[in-house]
Amino acid sequence: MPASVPEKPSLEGLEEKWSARWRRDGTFVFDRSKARADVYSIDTPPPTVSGELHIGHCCSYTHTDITARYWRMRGKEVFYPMGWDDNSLNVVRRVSVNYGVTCDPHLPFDAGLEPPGPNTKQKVPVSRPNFVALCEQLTTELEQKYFDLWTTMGLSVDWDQTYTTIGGRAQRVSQHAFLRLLDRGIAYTQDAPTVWDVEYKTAVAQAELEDRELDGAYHRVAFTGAAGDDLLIDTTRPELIPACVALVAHPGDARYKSRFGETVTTPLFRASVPLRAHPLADPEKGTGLVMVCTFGDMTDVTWWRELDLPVRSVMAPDGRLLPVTWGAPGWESADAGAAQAAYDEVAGKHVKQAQKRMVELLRESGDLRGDPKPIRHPVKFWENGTRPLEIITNRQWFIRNGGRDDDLREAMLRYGKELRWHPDFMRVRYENWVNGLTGDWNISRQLPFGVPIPLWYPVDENGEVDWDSPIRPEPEALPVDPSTHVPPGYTADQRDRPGGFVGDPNVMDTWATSSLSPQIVGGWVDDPELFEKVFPYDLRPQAHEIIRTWLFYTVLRSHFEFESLPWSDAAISGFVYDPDRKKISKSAGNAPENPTNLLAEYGADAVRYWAAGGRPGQDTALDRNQFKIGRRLAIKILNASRFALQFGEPPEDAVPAAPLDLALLAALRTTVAEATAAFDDYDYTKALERIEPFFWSFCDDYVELVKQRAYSGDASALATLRTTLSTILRLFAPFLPYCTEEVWSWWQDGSVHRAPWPSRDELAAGGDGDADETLAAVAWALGELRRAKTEAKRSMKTPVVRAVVRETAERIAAIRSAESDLREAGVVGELTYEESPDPSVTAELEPA
RNA sequence: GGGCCGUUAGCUCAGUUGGUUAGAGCGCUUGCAUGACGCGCAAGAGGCCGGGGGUUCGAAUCCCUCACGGCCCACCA
Repeated sequence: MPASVPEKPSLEGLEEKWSARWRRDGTFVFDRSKARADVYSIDTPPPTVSGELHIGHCCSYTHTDITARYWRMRGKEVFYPMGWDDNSLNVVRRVSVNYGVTCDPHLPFDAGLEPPGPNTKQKVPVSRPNFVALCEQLTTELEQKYFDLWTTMGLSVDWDQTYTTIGGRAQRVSQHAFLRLLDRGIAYTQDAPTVWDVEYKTAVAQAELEDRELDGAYHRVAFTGAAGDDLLIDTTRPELIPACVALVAHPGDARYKSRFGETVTTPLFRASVPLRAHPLADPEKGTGLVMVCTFGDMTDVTWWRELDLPVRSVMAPDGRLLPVTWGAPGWESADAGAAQAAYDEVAGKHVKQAQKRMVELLRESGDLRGDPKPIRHPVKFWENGTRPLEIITNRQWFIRNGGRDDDLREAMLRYGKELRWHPDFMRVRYENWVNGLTGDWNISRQLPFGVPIPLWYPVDENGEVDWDSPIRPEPEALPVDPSTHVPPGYTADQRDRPGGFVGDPNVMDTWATSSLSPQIVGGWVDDPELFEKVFPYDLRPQAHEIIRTWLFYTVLRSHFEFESLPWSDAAISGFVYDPDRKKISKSAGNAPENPTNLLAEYGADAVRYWAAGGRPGQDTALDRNQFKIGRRLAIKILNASRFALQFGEPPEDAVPAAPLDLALLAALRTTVAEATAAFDDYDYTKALERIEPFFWSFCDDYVELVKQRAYSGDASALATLRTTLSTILRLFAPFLPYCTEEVWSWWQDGSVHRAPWPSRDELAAGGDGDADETLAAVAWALGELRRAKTEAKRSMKTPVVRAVVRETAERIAAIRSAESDLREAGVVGELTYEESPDPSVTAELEPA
């Protein structure tokens, strides 16, 4: 036995030992001298660095790592970076708490800033560049934690290739790309109705909306027709009656057909609004008559646009009702005094209070008919927000996305078809999304933190800002922060002055930067040579819930810049659910299921084994049983390898020759072929499902059958054991990197993870056919002998005095070819055969 | 409201283009100290393949329908 084979192999300590060695040896460092055709590149998702990584992360990142390791062994130079997403609200909160600061873009940069630290009662406002610097500082600290976990998990990431989403490089790429789109008119600014979060006081994009069920009520309210009659509507938003600009009914609705075009008067405010027809009005709902406000929901926006209605806005950015002067232009009323008196009751109030007061007023005036009917209905929220969204009108930046452009939409759908999805059905989600786009992508956010829109605007002598003539930064100045940097041709004291300039106050949607992840990590702006080696990428692994954001936007940006897909394949992971069938979330951070505990208890190979059971797109159960099985498998590999290696080197000229050995290699060839095909189809789970049974059958049947020959130094047996072991280790290496590397080191040079993936060709010694009957037939006969012993409750080494094998002629021939192996393994004395269509074995055991 | 995925032994999952008595591992039961492994080895029990229709000589596999679980999308007054 090689001296390096331990007496008692163990999994303990393998993670530390080998992850350190891989790092030291640069085993996974990307070699950029390789040609593009020899590169396999991955657009790794950057986990957000604000919280804890949970077992779900471990699962999906393992999937990617298994894939990366496979392609590396296939001879590809794998570009496998890691990112940190620090451009998020979660990070803002954490930075704020950790350093005791808030971000105030109006402040100048302070080079000597000393943040007060945690537990500060009064948070200190700091400039945006200072805040970003603190963010990078925190990220650096948290990165270590993430790095440790990923390293223990055995991710074969090249740690020289990392990126963040708020750091200097990301900002430079993000601003550079924005300016390019601005040049081409693909990015544009517009004053328009915007989905608005009143808590954060920022616009948000369609892709970041979600519905939440909320309590509400239908209020039946009377409007007054031209003839002084009642026109009843149902509304859940009575506080928006002052913002009402029309009533709408379905064009075919007999109740209102004759009255389209009529002027109607609103209750309390006595404003004149038209009664109009539009097919989106549903005759089945309420009274069939709807109040159109600017703006209560997205349908209002549609009606407002398509019916060419005026704007009468009452919503302030903070969710309170704006002050309004009734009787002024745009606020005409038949009784301005009464209107003002009513409105003053609600002005300045938050939506909820305003609604309450408005209902009281309507009740007093007699315009509310009956009691409000409570309902539960879906309401739109920003996914990061806690209060319902409003729609207000203001200036925003947009990027075209196909929502208002059929050609672009078609192009985006074509990319969806071209992309190889794993699993394929995830394509449907993408198509649903693209087909459902209702407008362009609003990329501007009115948040203090983020990548700034890199523009300034001139201010004329009257103090008016010319929003349509943005001042651009010099390309080499990027990244810039217009809140502290001064535009070309101006001086700092001209900021916010007549004749001077203003900085664009907005930052970009975080997706506007992360959608450039291939460009950021690949060196699009600052390392074109690298970019040429990795783009378009081979793989985008990601979660299904961000198909509409990250995936879609990345395809969009790639289309604009390169007119190509950013990657050929997308692997969409499912989520992990706990034993109660609930989705594992971050809050489970300290649960027993946290990754650190599980890794300590079962080892990385075991956790990876469990993860490997989750196919792309399929949800995975957190099942400790699978960890246990994975651990046993890893231990078994150590022990089986020890066995196979204990006989020393086979002779130089040894080749597999014995029928049983050839049969084993034939079965192995089949296994290799099937596993390879599965891997090529991104079905690592299926690959494992082929490899694992082969390995167990190798241990339980072949090894038992070959033992005697192995102990006596039979060259064919020894050669077969070594060849098979080498192959098995390489097949398992992507899944179980630690135990396979450990065994590899006992008898091979270099890393198993840089060894070539097994092929049929290298197993061609003694034939190149597929699995034949020999192994199965002999294993069956051995099993029958074992059964006889088990049923007699005797030990497996109990001698069989006489055995009769009844089988078909063909199978008897197969068994005979390995008869001596069978006799040794079964401890059989006299062995005879009978042809029979009804297979059986009779065994006469030595008396106890 | 539209769409997608799933429903196979107690548990976690396989079941290729429909083909003889439906598979694996774990768990369970019963045994076994055999010179790699007792974190081992051997054997055994255990399924009307979610329900109901249909196509077929034959269906877990194809079609229809329903139920349940989960997810995505939606203009939700």
